[in-house]
Amino acid sequence: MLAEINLALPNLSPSERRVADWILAHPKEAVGAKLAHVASECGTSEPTVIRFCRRVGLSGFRELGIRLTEALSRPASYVHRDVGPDDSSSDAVIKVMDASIQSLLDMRARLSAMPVDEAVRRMSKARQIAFAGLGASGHVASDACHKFFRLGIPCSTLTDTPMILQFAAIAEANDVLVLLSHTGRWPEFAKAARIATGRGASVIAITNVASDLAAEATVLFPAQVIEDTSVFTPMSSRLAQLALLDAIHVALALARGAAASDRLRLSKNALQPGFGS
Amino acid sequence: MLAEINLALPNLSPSERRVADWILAHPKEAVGAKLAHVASECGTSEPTVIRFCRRVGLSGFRELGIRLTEALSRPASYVHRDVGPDDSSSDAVIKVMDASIQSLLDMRARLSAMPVDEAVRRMSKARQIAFAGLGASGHVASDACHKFFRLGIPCSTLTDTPMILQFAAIAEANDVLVLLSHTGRWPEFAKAARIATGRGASVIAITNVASDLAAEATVLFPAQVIEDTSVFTPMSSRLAQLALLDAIHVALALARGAAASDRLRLSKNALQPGFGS
DNA sequence: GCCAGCATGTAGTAAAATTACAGCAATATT
DNA sequence: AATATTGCTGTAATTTTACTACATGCTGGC
Repeated sequence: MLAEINLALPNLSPSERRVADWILAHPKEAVGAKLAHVASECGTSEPTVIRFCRRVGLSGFRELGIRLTEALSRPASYVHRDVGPDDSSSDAVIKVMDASIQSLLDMRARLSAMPVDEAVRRMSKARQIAFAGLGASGHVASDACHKFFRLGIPCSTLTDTPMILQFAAIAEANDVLVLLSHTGRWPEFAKAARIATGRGASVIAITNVASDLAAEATVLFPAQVIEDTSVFTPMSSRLAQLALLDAIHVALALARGAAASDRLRLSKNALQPGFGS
Repeated sequence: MLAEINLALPNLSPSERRVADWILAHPKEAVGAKLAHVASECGTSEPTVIRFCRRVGLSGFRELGIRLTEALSRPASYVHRDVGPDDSSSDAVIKVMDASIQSLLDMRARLSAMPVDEAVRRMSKARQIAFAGLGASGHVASDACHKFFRLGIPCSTLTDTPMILQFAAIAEANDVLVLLSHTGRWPEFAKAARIATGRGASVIAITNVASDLAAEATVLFPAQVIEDTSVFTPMSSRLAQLALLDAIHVALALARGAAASDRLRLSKNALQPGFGS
């Protein structure tokens, strides 16, 4: 639809063209807008807007809204397009969402290559699990902790380097340390991994394959390469990490069987109104 | 959308239900149909059709056509299949990932209906922004806070009800309170929203449309309906929320222009090795 | 300078969506 | 068992909205 408008652009009268331009610039706003609103927004009259609709092959203004939503909700692919300062806010929003979707699709494609079973095996026997990450990864860590503890395994979150190192220093054989780091570049992470594995604990790393941390880890989940340099680009790879941890969580719940799912149910019930009274 | 109708099916009155059935059976015909046509086709009256629309969370009959075209034009892949105890771990992992992807695809399709611009406008002028959420939503809140503060707007996270209420109580006209709650069922949230709006602050809610909280909010982002009851099913709707906040964040950065993107760049540089030395 | 042809807006109209209200049925209350 | 209450449903009025017919003004050709 938007392509058709572009196509018709040359043979439009000046005011019709203003309508076309506005619609192309604010497609989201145009959807569900009233005829009068579009007209005033384009600085023209209502009949002109209707004439525009007819000229691009539509039966009337009403159909415009429908065709437009179609065009907006079914874009060909979710390939990554960088967000730039010139993007209208609705364009930008869609691009960000597309990047996130693509990120998850990538993750799904690589899922079969991930050592989920190995991770689940170790976590299943764990005396305790600690999730460690700095900055944005810290949020992923605490989110994961919040999820996994409901399986009945003691969990904790470590969001600064001293804590991580201390945990590694006192780790025991059945402890699991999950290290989250996009780049794997913090030297303390590799150090913590070495200390922890040295004490017999399992270290699960979600990080860049090429890093020192990756080399030290017991179980390695290769993180997505962050290809973009734009400051606008969102943290879509973090979303993929969350989804991955979600998946591991469910796999772990299944592996631990009925006991774990009962605990999940109980913790879920605790949030229902009237519980405990 | 169709899923939402299905979900609402049980709590509909008889004639509303006839409308729902007919729409589910003839979705294509329903798109672009006149109110009178739908009414006669369902053997009921026009107001009943409108009441039906309202009940499934729409603003009116007009919006139904839009939402319906969205639902029809979006590719129906990655359909949700419940994870069961018999699933092998790799099956489960893929199912969870698919659910997450679907969740984001849904969000993308509904993005055009979201009041992103309105939210950005209010946030852009904000003296401060507070993100509030309990439990899992608390993580989303702190994650959002962590993202938004880099734009140069003072941000904070509120993760318990006393804090939320206190914030609302002292909120000022240009303050923005972002409330995250899947169900919108906590009465304190609606209360906080009422207090804050009463004091002239903006309340942006990401929650269930039918909730009290939704009614009190200044700007409402309808949350995805959580259709599944399985304890295994992951928190994919939370992922969608994160992605949504990401998108809003980028839109806000664009709206605030060069100053904001500079700040983003600076905060990013601060993480580079060698910075400050 | 006048006319032909087209672009654009004004004002009116038909139709469609929405609201207000009232009747009625089912359930709850005493 | 009678009454009150709640909520569903349709009728009719109201408002909004899309669309049409017509008038005005402008541009270029003669």
